[in-house]
Amino acid sequence: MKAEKISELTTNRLSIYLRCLNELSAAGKTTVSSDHLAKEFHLNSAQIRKDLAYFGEFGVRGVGYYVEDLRNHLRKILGLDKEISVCIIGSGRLGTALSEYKGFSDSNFRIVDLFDSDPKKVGKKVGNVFIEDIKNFSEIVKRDNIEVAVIAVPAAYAQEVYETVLKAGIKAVMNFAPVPLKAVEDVKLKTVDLTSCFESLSYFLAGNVEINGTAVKPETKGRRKK
Amino acid sequence: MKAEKISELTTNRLSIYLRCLNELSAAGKTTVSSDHLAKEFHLNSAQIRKDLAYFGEFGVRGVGYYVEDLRNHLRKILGLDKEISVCIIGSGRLGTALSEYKGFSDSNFRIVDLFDSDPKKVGKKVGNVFIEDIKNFSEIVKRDNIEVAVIAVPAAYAQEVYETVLKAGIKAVMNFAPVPLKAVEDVKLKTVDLTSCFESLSYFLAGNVEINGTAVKPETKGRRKK
DNA sequence: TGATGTGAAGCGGTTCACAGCC
DNA sequence: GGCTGTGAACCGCTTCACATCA
Repeated sequence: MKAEKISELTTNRLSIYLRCLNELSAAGKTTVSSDHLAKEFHLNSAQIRKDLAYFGEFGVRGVGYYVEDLRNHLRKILGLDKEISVCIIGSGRLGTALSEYKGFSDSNFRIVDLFDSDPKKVGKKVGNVFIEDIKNFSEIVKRDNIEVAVIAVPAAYAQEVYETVLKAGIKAVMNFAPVPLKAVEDVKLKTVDLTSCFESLSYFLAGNVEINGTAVKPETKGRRKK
Repeated sequence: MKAEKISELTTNRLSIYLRCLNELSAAGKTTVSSDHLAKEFHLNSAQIRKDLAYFGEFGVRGVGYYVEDLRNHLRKILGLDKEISVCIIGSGRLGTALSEYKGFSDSNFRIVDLFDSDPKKVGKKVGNVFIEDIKNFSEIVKRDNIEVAVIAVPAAYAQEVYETVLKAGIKAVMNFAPVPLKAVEDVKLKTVDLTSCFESLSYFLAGNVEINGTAVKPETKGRRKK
């Protein structure tokens, strides 16, 4: 184990490993090798070992990993051993869908507030959550101990909302608006850009492109799986 | 320009560049340099030039890029000059939210079908779209010329649904279920795993006070307690 | 002069392959 | 024998820096 900087790709995968372990645990498995994990869940065994080794020596040579033990380690590493309060900004389709997203119900994430700037929406209830006025963002963040903000507003307002979020002292932001926000030191920003995801699929389907009369067929790189 | 393999990272960025150009166009700009683009939208100018150069010599030295010209090229490269029919499988929160997602309304993507396996949901209408029975998937895909399938079902059903999608001959799939699906040659699969996105944020929040290289140094190399 | 297009360097993530340990 | 943990090789993306050209 070494004290290096851990890449986001690694932390994303830790989350995936944890879910796989949860399944194995539910199935009554007590140990698992990196190879079995990889085979069963379409992962890469060397990568699993390397990812885990950043954090400690969790395995036993000749045996593999103890499922329960590794689950506990991963939960702790990912900070999933305590509740995290989340707010969603933007009560449109996406915002409301997220606020009731089933994936959260048995997780440690709690959607505690929904914000909007539209006076017609403020005060209404979505699921168990009242829609608050974005004007009161900072106070409510403090009141409810919110640690994560989700930006689900139209692209044109995203940067402005992001700055409101930063001012309130929030350190982890998830952005669903299709805009590259200005990154800030010390604040974790993840953008999920659905538009570019779909347009990237479209590129793949288009395949052939003709440019200036010349037919060009750049192939998309295939993903290598082991 | 060369006919190389284009990475998905590049195609994602092309989509972003296009949106930036749309804004510039709306603002009445006729030319733009890679440097201006980069500054204004928090991008990297060398990367912009390199990404574009994969597909042709669109710029003019000493001047930059003609906004309208480049927009047209990008639209064509991304295959956004024609309609693409999309179906969504799973009419839960996420599926219905996506089916009415505003981002699609002025794009070339058309959500033409929504599928579910629940007989209580089949036949109901969401927005303008009827919920169809997943049993009829293959026929409806053919009938409606569907090119893209979106998987928005619970994790446990995702692999099974994915196989149904493959059997129907679909070549581009967007997966929102938090499971690594078995990749298949010739089919473009993109997984957006919201759970691991959030858990990765959680890691960051936890990491500030835990083993993470920069912060608190863990014990020196050696055994770990169990 | 000013900005592109691009070889080359740099960097970081992935995969290999094997020593080390159970 | 089996499997982990890890240095090293590999690979690919990003960034640099500059020749090139309008």
